[in-house]
Amino acid sequence: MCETPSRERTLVSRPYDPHSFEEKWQAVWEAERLDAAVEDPDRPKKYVLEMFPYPSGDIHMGHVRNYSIGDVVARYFRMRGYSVLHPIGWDAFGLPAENAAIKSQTHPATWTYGNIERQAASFRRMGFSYDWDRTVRSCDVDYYRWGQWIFLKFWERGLVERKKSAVNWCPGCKTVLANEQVIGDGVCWRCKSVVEKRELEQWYFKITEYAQELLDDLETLPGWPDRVKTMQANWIGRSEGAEVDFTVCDAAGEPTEQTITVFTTRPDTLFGCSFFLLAPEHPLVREFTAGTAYAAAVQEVVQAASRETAVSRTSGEAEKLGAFTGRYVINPVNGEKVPVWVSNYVLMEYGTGAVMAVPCGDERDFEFARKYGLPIPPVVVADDDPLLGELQGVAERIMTDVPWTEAYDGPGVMVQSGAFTGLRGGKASEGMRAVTEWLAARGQGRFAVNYRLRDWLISRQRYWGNPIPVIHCPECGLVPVPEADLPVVLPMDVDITKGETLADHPEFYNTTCPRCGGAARRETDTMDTFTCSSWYYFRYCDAQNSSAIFDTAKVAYWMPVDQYIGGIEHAILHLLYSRFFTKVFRDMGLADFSEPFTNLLTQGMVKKDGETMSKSKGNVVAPEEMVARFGADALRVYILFMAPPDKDLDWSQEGLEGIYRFLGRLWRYVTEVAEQEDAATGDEGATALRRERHRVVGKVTEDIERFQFNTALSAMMELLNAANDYHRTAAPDVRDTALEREVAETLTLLIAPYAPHMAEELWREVLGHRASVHREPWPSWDPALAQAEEVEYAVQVNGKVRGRVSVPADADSATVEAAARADERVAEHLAGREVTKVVIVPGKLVSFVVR
RNA sequence: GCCCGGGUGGCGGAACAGGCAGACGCGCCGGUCUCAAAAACCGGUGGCCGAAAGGCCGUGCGGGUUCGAUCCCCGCCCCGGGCACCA
Repeated sequence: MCETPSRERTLVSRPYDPHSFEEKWQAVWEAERLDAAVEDPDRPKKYVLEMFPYPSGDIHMGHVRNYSIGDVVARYFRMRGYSVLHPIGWDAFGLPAENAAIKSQTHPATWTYGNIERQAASFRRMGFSYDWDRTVRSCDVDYYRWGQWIFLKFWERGLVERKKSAVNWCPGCKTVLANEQVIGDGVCWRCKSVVEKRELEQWYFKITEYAQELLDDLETLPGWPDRVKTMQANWIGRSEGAEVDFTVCDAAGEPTEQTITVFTTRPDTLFGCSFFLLAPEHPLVREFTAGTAYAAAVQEVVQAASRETAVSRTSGEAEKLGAFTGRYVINPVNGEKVPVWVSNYVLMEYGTGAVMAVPCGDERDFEFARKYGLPIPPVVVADDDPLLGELQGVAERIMTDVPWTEAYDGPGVMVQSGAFTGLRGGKASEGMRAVTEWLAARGQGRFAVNYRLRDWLISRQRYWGNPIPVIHCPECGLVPVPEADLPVVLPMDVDITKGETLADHPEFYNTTCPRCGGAARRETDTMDTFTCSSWYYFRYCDAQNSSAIFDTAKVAYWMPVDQYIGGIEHAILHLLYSRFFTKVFRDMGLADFSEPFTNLLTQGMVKKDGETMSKSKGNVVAPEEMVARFGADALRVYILFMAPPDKDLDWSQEGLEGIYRFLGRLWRYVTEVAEQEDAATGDEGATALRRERHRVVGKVTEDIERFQFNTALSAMMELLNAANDYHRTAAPDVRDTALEREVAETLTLLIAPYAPHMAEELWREVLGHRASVHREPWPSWDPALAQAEEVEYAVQVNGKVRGRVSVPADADSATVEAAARADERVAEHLAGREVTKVVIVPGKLVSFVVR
């Protein structure tokens, strides 16, 4: 701001016309490499990142919002003197490319790269300040080869597994899905088809090995929204309890050597176990019932369960079905024989697929017991339950049913529980610990923790993805591709329009075993695209490295990401997978931190008339059209002004026009001030304007720091309004033109992160500076100058505002009170009454309590 | 059912820490300029009563704490999201 404005400006006052300069500056900035990230050990760094976009081609308002937020943050930090990394790239593998290819008879690569070009052009047109040299595209072999390398490293660490189990099959995408990718009422996250269950052999990453750490470390993320952390914690679903071993009896009812282990969170209720359940898919079901009189009824339950899976879960609870297997197991705490049933409400996927049923304490067991007439002996009774009078201190079982209409799972007194009778029962109770310790001492049980989180199924039966680098050898079994043989290149000559995948491509899958040299077959599944997006932010730190995944020193400089911005829809999916990858990278020595994203901002959706914009609804507002009419700056400012970033935003054309007018007013003010002759200095109004200038700079700074871009912009509007009022009302011979110029420059600097093109045009062409506004330091402010010398106090009498008085800012409370009492209206309300209390809030208000 | 958010003028939203509710913008109304309109600029704009001064009411509903509650507590209603037979 100390530069001498150049006097040979040719541009005289002209109206705001964004089209005359926006693209000009975009070209200049790129030529000047204004936004290149530079590792500077002498400066603090900020890594600002928005979520990896899928190259769908057209940009939509959601993109505009996501990337505008990130751009303001990146530009602001640059002006604050940080070394900033703000990269972009494309999550370029995935199914839509295949679908589009089939539809338009083109290759997925053609479609994808074409879309990337179009989208990059749109991003450039929006003026987003990326370091384009760091662009990564996940379908480039230079990128995905490192994804294969990661697979091999995970393999070495025992984090890769191939196993057969019931998996989610999406009939729409014709591939399997990970659990996280089945959302809502059992539908595919991408195409919303109802997902089916299939028994298949698939590849997994063992994310469950990190379940505890993924849960615990949520507490190290104060910069994440609680909502996201809660969702992840629920997804991981840790429960504490015990494993209990039940001895299996043979068909004749005699004990055998065999045991079945169950997981329970309530070992204190073991004395209330009146039956035992197996999941329909449990392998023992067949063993127990084959050839017996029970087989038919049991088979009916098994069949019914296999029909209902996945689909019938959609609404409410499924009907509980069960059948007795004819077998018994022995309850280790009391030696009692308990009948084994099969029921559809027991899940094979959770715990051991077997459950001890305690109907008095578990609602599902209660319902089942009532339906099939099984006993419900009470064992944990609430302190105010009338039953307690009868059962308190009774160790033997004297009661096998309860007068209840539902199970009781709260805390209470243990009854009918042998040696444990009288202890406190309930979740995390002394009774639970005592029973578990007793079992552990006999080797019939132990403390245990269970998670809802399942291993991550990463194989996909699709073409357009990263090939899994494994070879199936008939002699050696599963053999990983040697590191030296990477990359396994995705062949381009697959005829996708015929629906071919790698499994239809003998030139790809016919190979030799790297171990024995014999004929072998390549794995033809590709990896889940979420594996690509789980580490791209590492690659940005060293995007062009051809000899290693990245230089760890560069990662140490830039990572972790200081501010991550993206949609809430990835609360579990991408954000959980990325946390997992980061922890494994740390254990591999590639990173010295445990969490990739220090601060997370989840932005809201952009809607139209309360509905999500979609082509099928025909309510899409195209960003390109708005840019063509109002310019990129107006669109950026509008979308940041209309709502706080984490809330949904409803599109309003009038709102955008209002912002365009605001930018026009700002433009006019700065151009008028820039052109006026220097004149007199100072009058009463100048002091107020100067104060407003300092107040607003402070306010805008605070607001950006807490992502309140809407109120930051409001404050700028306030300053502009004040500046315009002054400009209009102050007499020309006393108007402080130096101050006006300072205000004009301040406003230009403050708006620069939001409206970068206009700010640059004003700064360089109108205000006459040589260097870019985006290289200027952020304006400073003096809180003392922002302070008014007079402060207005509201005066309340019995809680109602009865007057306002102005007093000097440094007045003591006695002075303030006296001024308040002196106010005419206040005096009226105080007249003839007794003041019992006076409260003075400095700088704000005086409150009289009267009787 | 459980767990998170949220409910403020005609609309989007503001009030950061219990202290003047409605900043800023949109819309609307009135005015200036114009032959006229648009644009631009200026002024007004929570509701009710009142000529005005002023008064009363008002942040989903009902209670409570407090000199004072959009904010804290208790009990509800509605909207959005997540999870949902997880033993």
